[in-house]
Amino acid sequence: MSPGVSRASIMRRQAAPMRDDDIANIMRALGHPVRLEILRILASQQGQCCCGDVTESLTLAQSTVSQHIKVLLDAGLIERKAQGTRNRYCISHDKLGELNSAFGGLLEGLAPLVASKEAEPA
Amino acid sequence: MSPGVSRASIMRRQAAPMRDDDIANIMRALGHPVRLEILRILASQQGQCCCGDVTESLTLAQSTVSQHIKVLLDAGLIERKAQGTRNRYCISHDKLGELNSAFGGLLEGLAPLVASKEAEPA
DNA sequence: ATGTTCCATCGTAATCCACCGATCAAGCAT
DNA sequence: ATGCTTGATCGGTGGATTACGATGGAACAT
Repeated sequence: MSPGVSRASIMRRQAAPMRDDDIANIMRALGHPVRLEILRILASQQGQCCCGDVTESLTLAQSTVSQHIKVLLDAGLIERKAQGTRNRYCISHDKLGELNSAFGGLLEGLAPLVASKEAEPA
Repeated sequence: MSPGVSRASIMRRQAAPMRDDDIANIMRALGHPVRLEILRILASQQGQCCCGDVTESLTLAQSTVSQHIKVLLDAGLIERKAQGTRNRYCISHDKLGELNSAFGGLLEGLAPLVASKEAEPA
């Protein structure tokens, strides 16, 4: 009873299952529209993005943007690599994968039917 | 190049695509371990759960629990149905479905490869 | 050394959040 | 009506977040 590969199957693969605290932390990091926007900006400029670039597209002070970036950094959602005089940021695909798994697991725990909706196209 | 049915396919089905604000709101609601726990409690006692029950398993004051419940309620993640002298709470599977879609869409926007990892088992 | 650019960090104000005890309305008894 | 239970909401406190401008250190130039 599982035609496609569902959320469930993605789940068991990463090492640590992620505790509620970790999940909550990441969720909180995702819990601000500006940070979602920052993530999208980073995603669109794959690996080529520094704080200034982000700031330019955001009508917010540089310090504020830097702070938001720090939140994402602390949550592990993005990575920093210093390069010369500036810092480049990029999305952590590893973490995103982990998150994907954890989130799938969470949903599954809450509502199995929802998490594997593929099986039930109605 | 897409054997199973991926996150992507789940996505296009709900009506409203959910704005960043909405997503952020829900994420923030999920951004506290106690609220995750409450959701799990509700899930385990399908539809039979009132505030007092939740409070009993949580070493927190009733008012605090009620407040957490309100956050989940406002985010649309759970539903209240008054019943006599008490209120029953249950998980909103509809909202969870929406969330699943929105989250999948978000991840896909951030990292297509991650969102549809099924195709790439390595 | 002097200057420039980039940006993390500090200091600060306003707002929000998490928690609590206390209160109060609603339902159901008696 | 009187009382009991349930739970939403109020008021308050302490700590976190969000925003800003200002500071300062690092990397590169000159």
